Amino acid sequence: MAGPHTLAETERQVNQKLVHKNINFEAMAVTSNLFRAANAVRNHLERTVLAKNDLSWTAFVVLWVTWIWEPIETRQIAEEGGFSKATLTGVLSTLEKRGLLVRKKSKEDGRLVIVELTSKGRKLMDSLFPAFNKQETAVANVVASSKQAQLAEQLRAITKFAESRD
Amino acid sequence: MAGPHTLAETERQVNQKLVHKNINFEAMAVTSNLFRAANAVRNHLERTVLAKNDLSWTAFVVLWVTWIWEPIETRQIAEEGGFSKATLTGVLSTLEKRGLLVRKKSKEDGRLVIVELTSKGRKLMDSLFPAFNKQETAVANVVASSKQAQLAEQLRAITKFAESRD
DNA sequence: CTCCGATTGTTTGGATACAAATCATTTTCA
DNA sequence: TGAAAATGATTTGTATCCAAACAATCGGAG
Repeated sequence: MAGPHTLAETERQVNQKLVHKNINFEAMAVTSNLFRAANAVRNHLERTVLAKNDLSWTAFVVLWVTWIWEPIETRQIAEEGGFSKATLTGVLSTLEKRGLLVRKKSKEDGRLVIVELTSKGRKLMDSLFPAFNKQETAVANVVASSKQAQLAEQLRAITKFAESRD
Repeated sequence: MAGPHTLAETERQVNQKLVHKNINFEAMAVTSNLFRAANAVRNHLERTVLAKNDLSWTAFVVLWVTWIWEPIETRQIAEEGGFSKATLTGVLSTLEKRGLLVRKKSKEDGRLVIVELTSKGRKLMDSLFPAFNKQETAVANVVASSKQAQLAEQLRAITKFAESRD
């Protein structure tokens, strides 16, 4: 949200708009930088790693979650990945059509659908994830190595708080 | 990306998949928590503040940027807000139809479109932004007050890095 | 002056995402 | 047991977003 203008410039402008109220600029900086960072990193990873494999962000997350936990129920994929079941259905169909994973009906519960990678899907992830993680490392190394765990924990705490307000 | 499973559980699973490679789990934690936090906070703000005013996230950002910097050229709105010109065109039309802002052609350069809030739009933002900032404050206060500036700065640096890799 | 390339906003076409409705299956409990 | 409630995935309809093509305008080289 804070783009080409610096935070200080934006602060000055906001103060002109709201002289009488007291605005928490530090909080504003936290959230606006949070959104910009997430967007920028996602775009970066899409460009550097995912685009050449013709994978959307969500498609990659589905493959990743499945790769780690297979065999896995679709509802778990949706929960781990953080998107709706409706979204997942479409992505699964696409990935199944491309031969990267398969759907199977659960034998214990006919309502459930179980997902597994194909060997083609596994081979893809074997090469894709290290490349992905390399870029993740480059991003994380922007902050001092000694501060990365703290940063991750702060973000995790923010997530927990925001999700608890459903 | 790290959902119901803890990071430790995911680590163990990933190690089983990639015993021979060395994966940077700390970096993985930073990025995955970054995405989850941004999503959770955005959803939280949409629910608590924006939904009752029937505003989408992008619509709010457009109003906010315009409110702060008006009169403003559309290309600046798109840049500050971090979305494409195509997206902006649609959102501007919606907001103009709802009487919250107006488009005017620039007199100096016929290609440019200048945007200003209407008094109705200004009145909306006068009440909306304090409520929004109150929720931002609640989110930011999840981390110690003394650490908020550092967090914002780390996120800003990450943004800068990711965007520099275009 | 007059092209011609650059810039800007809009339109078009397609991808993505989700809520609500629907269909199939399982579980509950009277 | 069996009807109703609950659960899970899919379909449907709608909103959002973007890249690429397009139209309008500007500005400079010749």
